[in-house]
Amino acid sequence: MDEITIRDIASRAGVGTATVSRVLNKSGYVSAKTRIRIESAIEELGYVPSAAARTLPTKKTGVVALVIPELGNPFFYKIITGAASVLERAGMHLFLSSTDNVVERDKAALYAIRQLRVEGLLYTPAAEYNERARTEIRKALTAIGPVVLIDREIEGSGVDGVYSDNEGGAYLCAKALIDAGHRHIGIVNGDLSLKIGRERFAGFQRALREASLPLRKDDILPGNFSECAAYGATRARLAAGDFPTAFFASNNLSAHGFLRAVHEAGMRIPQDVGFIGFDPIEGTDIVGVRFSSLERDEQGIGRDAACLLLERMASPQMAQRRMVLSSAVHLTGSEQFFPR
Amino acid sequence: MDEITIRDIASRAGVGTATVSRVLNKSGYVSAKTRIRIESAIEELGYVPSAAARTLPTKKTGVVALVIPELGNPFFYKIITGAASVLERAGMHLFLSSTDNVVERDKAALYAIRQLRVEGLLYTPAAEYNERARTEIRKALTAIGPVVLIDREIEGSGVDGVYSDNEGGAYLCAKALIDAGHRHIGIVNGDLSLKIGRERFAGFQRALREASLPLRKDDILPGNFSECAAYGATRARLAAGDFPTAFFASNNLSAHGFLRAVHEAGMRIPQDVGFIGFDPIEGTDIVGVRFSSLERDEQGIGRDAACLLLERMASPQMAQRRMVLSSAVHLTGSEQFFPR
DNA sequence: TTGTAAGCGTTATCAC
DNA sequence: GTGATAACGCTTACAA
Repeated sequence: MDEITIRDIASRAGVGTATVSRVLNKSGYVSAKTRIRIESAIEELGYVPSAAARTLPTKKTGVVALVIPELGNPFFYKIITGAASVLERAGMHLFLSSTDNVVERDKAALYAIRQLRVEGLLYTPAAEYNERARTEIRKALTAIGPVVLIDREIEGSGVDGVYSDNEGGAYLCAKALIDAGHRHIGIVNGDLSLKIGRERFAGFQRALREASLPLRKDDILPGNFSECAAYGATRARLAAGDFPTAFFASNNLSAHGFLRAVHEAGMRIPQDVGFIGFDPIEGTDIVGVRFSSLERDEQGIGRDAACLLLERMASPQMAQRRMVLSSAVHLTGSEQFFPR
Repeated sequence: MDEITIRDIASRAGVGTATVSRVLNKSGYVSAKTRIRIESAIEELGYVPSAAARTLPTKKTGVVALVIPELGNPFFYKIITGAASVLERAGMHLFLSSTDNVVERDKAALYAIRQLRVEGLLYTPAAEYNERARTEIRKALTAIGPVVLIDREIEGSGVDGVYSDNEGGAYLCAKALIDAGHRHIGIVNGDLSLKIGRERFAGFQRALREASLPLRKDDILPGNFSECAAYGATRARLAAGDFPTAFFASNNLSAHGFLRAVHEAGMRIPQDVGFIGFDPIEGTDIVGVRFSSLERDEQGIGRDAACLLLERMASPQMAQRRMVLSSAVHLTGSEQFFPR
C-alpha cells in the first residue's frame, strides 16, 4: 500500500517523469497520444500528486492563511465568506485558524503558518501587543510574506490593511442618540487595550462633547467586546439606579449582553432605554425586532482584504496601502430607535 | 533573501544537519553545549523549518482537515469549536473548508485535501451523492485515510461517524406539539435528498400517525434547510388559508424563515401558532423570547468526532464505529410553547 | 554524541 | 516532443 508517485505513472505510461509533470501542470508540449496515455494511467491508478513534494522545488503552496479571533462572531465569518469567494476564484486554498482572542494561540497559529510557507495571510491579531511583542510579530509577518491586516492595526508594521472608521462610526452612533433627544447617555465600552476599543470610545466622547453633554464615570460600563462582560456590567449599573436614557454598545457581542440584561430588568427598547450598537444584532427580526446599529459591509471587507492580498502577492514591492472604510448608521424606524 | 535552511543553521553552529534535526525534533541525544549553540543559531537567523520539506520523508503533515457545508450555521461552527479544542490539544493543525452545500466545492475540497496528505478528515458532505458519485467519494475517502463523518452519513462508506437520532428527535418534537393539544400540525421539511431530511420527516409522520392525526399535503411545506426556502413556502401557505395551529421546522435555518414569515403576517408564537424546531434559534433571548426546540450538544458532537478520529488515526485497523446521539426536547415555559 | 549521505515526490534544465 | 538528472529542505539509518 505504498504511495503512488509520479514515477509509477511514468513507467505505466512508458514515459519519463518530466512528461507526466508536463501533463499535470499543462506546461510545455506533450503530444495528444502520450497525454492520453498518461491521463488514463493517472485515472487507473488513482494518482494524486503530493502537495508537499510539489512545494519543495516550486516554493509555491497555493495556500493563503486566515487568522481571526473568533469564529462565533458573525462579523468574522462574514468576512471569511467574502474573502473565500475571492481567494477561491484565484485558485487559492484557505488555511483557517481561530485564536479565540488568546495570545498563545495567535502566536502558535503564526508559527504554524510560517512553517507552511503560505503565500499570503489575512490577519486579525488576537490582541494589541506591547512594543516588545510587536517587533516580534513584525518579524514574523515579514517572514511570512504578503500580509493584509483586517480590522485591527499593528503599530508600525508597515503592512497593508483594511480597517473601519471606528472613531467616526461611534461618533455617528452617539450623534443619533443625541439627535433623538437623549441627554443622559451611557456606553458599553469595548476592550480599551485594543485601538478599535479606544477609537470607538473617543468617537462617542466627541459626540457628547460637541453637544456639551456630560459623561459620568459610572455611565461608562467597562467591557471587552464579549457578551459576558457587557451583561455583568449592565446588571451592576442597573442596580445602581439613575440609569441613562440611552446607551451605545461598542460591538455586537457587547450589545447582546447589554440587551439581555436590560430585558431581564423588564425594560424595553426604545420605550424605556434608547439604544444603538456598533455592528448589527442578528436574528431578532424573526420576532419583529430590529435594533439600531452601525452597519458595515463585512463581506465587502473580506473581499477587499483578499483583493489587496492578491495584488500584494503579485507585486511585493508596491507601497503600503491602507483602506479605511466608513459606514452608515442604520436606524430602525423613522422616529428614533424603535424596534420595528 | 534566500530561504534559511537547516544547512545554514548547521554550518553556523558548526555541526551537521542531523544534529540540528535532532534538536528540532527533540529526538536522540545532543549534548547540552551543542544544543545551546544550535538553538541560538536558530534564534539569530530566525529559522523556521519547512513543513513541506519535513513532510516528504516523514509522511506526516500534522494537519487534520475539516469540511463542512456552511460556516454561517451556528450548528456547524459550534462543532468546529468542539473539534478544534480536542485536535489542538493533540498538536494537530486544522485545514478548514466550507463548501456552502455546493457539490463542486465539496469535490474540490476533497481533492485539495488528498494532495495535502492530511492525517485525518472530519467530513460533512455537501450532498447525498447518487450511487455512481458515491463510489467515487468512497474511493477518495479511503485514499485520504482516517475519516469521521459528521451528521450526514454516506451509504456503505464503512467509515466512522457521529450522527444524531433524527427520526427520534423529530418524533419527540411532533409529540410535544400533540401533547400540547394540537390537532392540525404542519411541517417545514428539510432537504429530502438528504437522509437527515427524510428521517426527520419520517419521525414527524410517525408521531402524527400514532396519534391518528391526518397530515394534509398542503401542510407539508417543501424546504431545503435554508431560511429562504422556508420563508417563501410559509408565505405561500399563509396565503392559502386554514393555517395549521402548530408547526415543526426541520432545522434552525428553516425555523428562521418560518418564524419570520409568520411574524410578518402578524401572528404570534405560541398564541396564534404553536412551534417547535429541530435545533435551537439563537439570539432572541435578548428580547426575552425563546422558542421550543430540540437541543443537541454541538460542541460535544465536535469533540466526539475529533476523539473518534484521533483513535482511528492511532489504530487504523479498528472496526467501524458509529455514534448516534439522541437529544432532548427543550420546551420554553412549563405549559406549552410559550416564549418565556 | 555527532556527521555523512541516501532518500522522500516533485519540478525544471538541459540535452537529445 | 521527450527523457535523464540535479535540485528543493528535511529525516534517518548507519558509521564514526
